[in-house]
Amino acid sequence: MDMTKQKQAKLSAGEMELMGLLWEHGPVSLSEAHEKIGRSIGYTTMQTRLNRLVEKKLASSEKTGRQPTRYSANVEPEQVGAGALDQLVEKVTRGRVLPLVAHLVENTELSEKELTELKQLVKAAEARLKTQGADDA
Amino acid sequence: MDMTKQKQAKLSAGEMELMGLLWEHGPVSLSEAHEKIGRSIGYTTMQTRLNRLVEKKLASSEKTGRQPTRYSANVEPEQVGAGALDQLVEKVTRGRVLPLVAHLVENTELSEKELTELKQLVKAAEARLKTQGADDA
DNA sequence: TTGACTTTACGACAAAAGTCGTAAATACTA
DNA sequence: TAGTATTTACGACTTTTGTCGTAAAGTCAA
Repeated sequence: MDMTKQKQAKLSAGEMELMGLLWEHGPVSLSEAHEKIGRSIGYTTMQTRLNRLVEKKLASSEKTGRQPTRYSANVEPEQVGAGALDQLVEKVTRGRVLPLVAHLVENTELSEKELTELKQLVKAAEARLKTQGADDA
Repeated sequence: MDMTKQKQAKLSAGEMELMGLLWEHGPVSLSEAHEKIGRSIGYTTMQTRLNRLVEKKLASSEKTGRQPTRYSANVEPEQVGAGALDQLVEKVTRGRVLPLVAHLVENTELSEKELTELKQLVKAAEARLKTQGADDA
């Protein structure tokens, strides 16, 4: 499963905090990032952390004309999410996925639309199970 | 949602690696842990890391008679999983749960039993949505 | 042009995490 | 009991992260 596994970037909690910011508010300048972070940290702290993200190729910086440098994410949320999730599945629930799905579904108020989508996913999974169980073993 | 949120322990990837080991193989001695870790790290490295886990109250050590000290997890996988998961939901998908659930469901071969269970969860969620949408707003 | 404000460059420091080496303390066996 | 093997105690070093301060460089309006 998941034949299309890319790089599977693996970030620390703090790195994820910044990536989250970059994902949400597109390319941002240092000062913008500093504002949007939502908690009190030094200006140069943000500077350092952002630059380290760039060093690691997790983000990229681009200088346009006389405007301040803008930073943007270099990896997709999906990649990071998938990586973190897979690690969780492996380490925390020893490969069992349902406990995590259950936690997610139980502790969230999914909309009608989302529930419909989820049912679709379940249906697809069932189909997969059938057609596959036949020629697999 | 999730009124019963406990301590919400927050571990690094490395700490999670060890906790995973402790969860899987009950209380283990240092040498056992060193064997089971599955990759090559120094014996005393394991020693240090295990002891640090104890310092942080994430694990506890117990000496019984003349047997070597045994280490065991002090927090449940659920607590850690929930914490990590919530962080993922917040930072990576900006609060949206479905993308993560979808990843989990799509990239895993859920058993028939698990699928049934999942459908049950969906049903419960739908019920919740209805009875709640009425007196909520 | 110059003074004020903004943006960058650098370097420092501390805490957390990962990795070990050495050697003292215990336990076990011949 | 001696010698050997296992288990513990400690301390050290490195890397990664988070946090800043200081000051140089760049931008702009008066």
